[in-house]
Amino acid sequence: MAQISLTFPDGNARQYEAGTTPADVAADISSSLRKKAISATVDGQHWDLQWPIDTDAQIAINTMKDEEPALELVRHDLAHIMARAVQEIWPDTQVTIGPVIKDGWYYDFDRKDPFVPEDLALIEKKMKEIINLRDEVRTEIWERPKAIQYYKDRGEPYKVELIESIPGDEPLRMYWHGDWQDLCRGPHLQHTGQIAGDCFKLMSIAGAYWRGDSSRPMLQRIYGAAFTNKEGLKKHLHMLEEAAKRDHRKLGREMDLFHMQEEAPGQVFWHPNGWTVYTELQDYVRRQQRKGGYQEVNTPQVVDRVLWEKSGHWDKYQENMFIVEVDESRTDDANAKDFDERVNDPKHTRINALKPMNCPCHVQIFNHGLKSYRDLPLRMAEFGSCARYEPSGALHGIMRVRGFTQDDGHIFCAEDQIEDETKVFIDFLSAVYADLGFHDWTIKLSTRPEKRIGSDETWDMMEKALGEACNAAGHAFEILEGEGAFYGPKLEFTLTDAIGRQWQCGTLQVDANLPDRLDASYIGQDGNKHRPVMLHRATLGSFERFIGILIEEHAGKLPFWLAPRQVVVASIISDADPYVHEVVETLKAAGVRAEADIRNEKINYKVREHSHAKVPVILAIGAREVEDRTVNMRRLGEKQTKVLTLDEVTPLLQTEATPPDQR
RNA sequence: GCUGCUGUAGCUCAGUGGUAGAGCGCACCCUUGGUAAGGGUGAGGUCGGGAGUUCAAUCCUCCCCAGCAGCACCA
Repeated sequence: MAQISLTFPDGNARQYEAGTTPADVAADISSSLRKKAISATVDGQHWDLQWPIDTDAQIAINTMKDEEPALELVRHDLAHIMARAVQEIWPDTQVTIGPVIKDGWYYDFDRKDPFVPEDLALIEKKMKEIINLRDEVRTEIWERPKAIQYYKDRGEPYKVELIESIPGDEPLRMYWHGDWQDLCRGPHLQHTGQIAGDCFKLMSIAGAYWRGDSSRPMLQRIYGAAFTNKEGLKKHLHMLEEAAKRDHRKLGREMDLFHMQEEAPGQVFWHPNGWTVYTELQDYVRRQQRKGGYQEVNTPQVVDRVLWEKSGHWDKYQENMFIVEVDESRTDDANAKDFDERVNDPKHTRINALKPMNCPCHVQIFNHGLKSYRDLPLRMAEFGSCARYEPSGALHGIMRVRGFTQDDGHIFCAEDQIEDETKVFIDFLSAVYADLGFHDWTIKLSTRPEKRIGSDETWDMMEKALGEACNAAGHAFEILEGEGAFYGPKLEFTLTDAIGRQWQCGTLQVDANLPDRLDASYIGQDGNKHRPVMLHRATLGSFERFIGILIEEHAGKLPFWLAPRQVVVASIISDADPYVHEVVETLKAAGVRAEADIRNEKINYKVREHSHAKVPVILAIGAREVEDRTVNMRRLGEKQTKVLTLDEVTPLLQTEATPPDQR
């Protein structure tokens, strides 16, 4: 409750007593008059007003309400206001649905002409006008037939379909502000003026399928971001800028880590710097897997379709496979035939596929020679290069690619070993993530989907084993009902990065299907053949994706042991060159990736360039350092430097260059 | 794959119906400089690919390819 006064250009003022609410003010003067107010005083605080009403004053007025509108309501009503604005500007537009999402809202429209970026400013302006109308939000309760007829009369089939899909037969809530209405169950603000005029921003236009179904029409979606006040919005926009700076595609170029090009869409050309990170990471995982009792293997890239038919991939996954057709007879008539014909003609053509996953190949190794129960659990690992023909729209930098290498592994075990093996894996993954600097991660357990194979008893057993393993490892887990694969439940390990984004990396899937299809077996204690269960597991997921995550997590400033160029030794004068080389050689001998920069450039220039390239340590060498056999060390992101003797700096950097598991 | 947008020098980007420009980077020269840009000179482009319209296309139209945002997909 507050005391408000508004001042007008003619010098007149209106005073409102303590206890006035914004609704009172709104009721007292017309919106057109209110817009003319040039200043307002709220509880003794003076605000100059501009049209539309200045944010701070707007907020001050809004906060006089009995309670601050919840952010959820603000976003929700903004969706309606945007829909109204769009329809007022383009009356031939149909509104469909517009929910609140993280950071804001979106609304899907059906309209012939595409929205263009300039339209957003237009819509935003119209929205602010609507807000300033301070229209009361009303809800009317309509019987379904009335609502359906209403939308039919207006030629809005989307709303009709929406109503028809709402279960039950209760009456519907119709949302109104001014003459504009929408179908909505609420809840809502009291009036549109409760929203601060610049707490929101329209962000982008995109396509989206009606009801998320790719067989239905594509609508135009407009995204908005909204917060309770201007500050919140500003913070959000700043966060987006920061995220853009971390983009691994940008940093990958700047740090000369990799590139991609048209001729190999979705595949990575690793440059020396990037490959250094890659191999360093791979060496690390290899050491961990050896410690963890895995046997590393390697399997073929190009495998005859016969194996994929047996594994079931040919049927279920063919669209995502790179098919390699080899015409073994090389005759013209083979070339003349169409694909289906050639596939079925064993005389001429051999159809292979690049492996999209390693599991069938690992079963081949398991199957080679008789296995005993004594061999179980058998842990097999491969840095498996896979190729998947991902839809073009799914590709994203090195995060989602068509050619990648998994840190893949399969554990062949008996059913009663699932729980133990899962627990061991969770511990393994936990240690690896910790070494790589990720401490914030969660487990999700995906359970039986509707379409599945195997008995309910088996599913009960598998799901229980995974859950118990999480408990035993001391990790909470979230259950994703019905999200499991058709052949078994799975655990997903999702880590959160420095700016709060989540990445699913590790996985563990129980599979009783593939061993069956590929006839894997072992001889049990009883002398009979038994079917092993397979646990598919990956820790990083793929190197490509994980390196992308590492780059974004650290904004390019990789941990020292992973940094491709760890130390640059930079000369200040050319007389220092021999000593620069001596320092570089000393560090190299200690296992540090050091290089000399004796170019004829100023130290400022060198510092700037190597800082941009995210080199963690620069050692500057001038006359003093040569004289004293010291180095002047500057760490990335720090202004101050430190003088150390060569004898001091060498072991220091040697330690930092050592992978975390070897210190 | 779908909707929309984009594609000009290694990078970031201007620009025009009469076959192109900047900054950075690169090369060479001068400069030996103490912690995020010293100065000069120069090289470098089939204007994503193909077809069409036109006297003439990097620019207009169509098709393809790739990238970006989102959706769908991620047995």
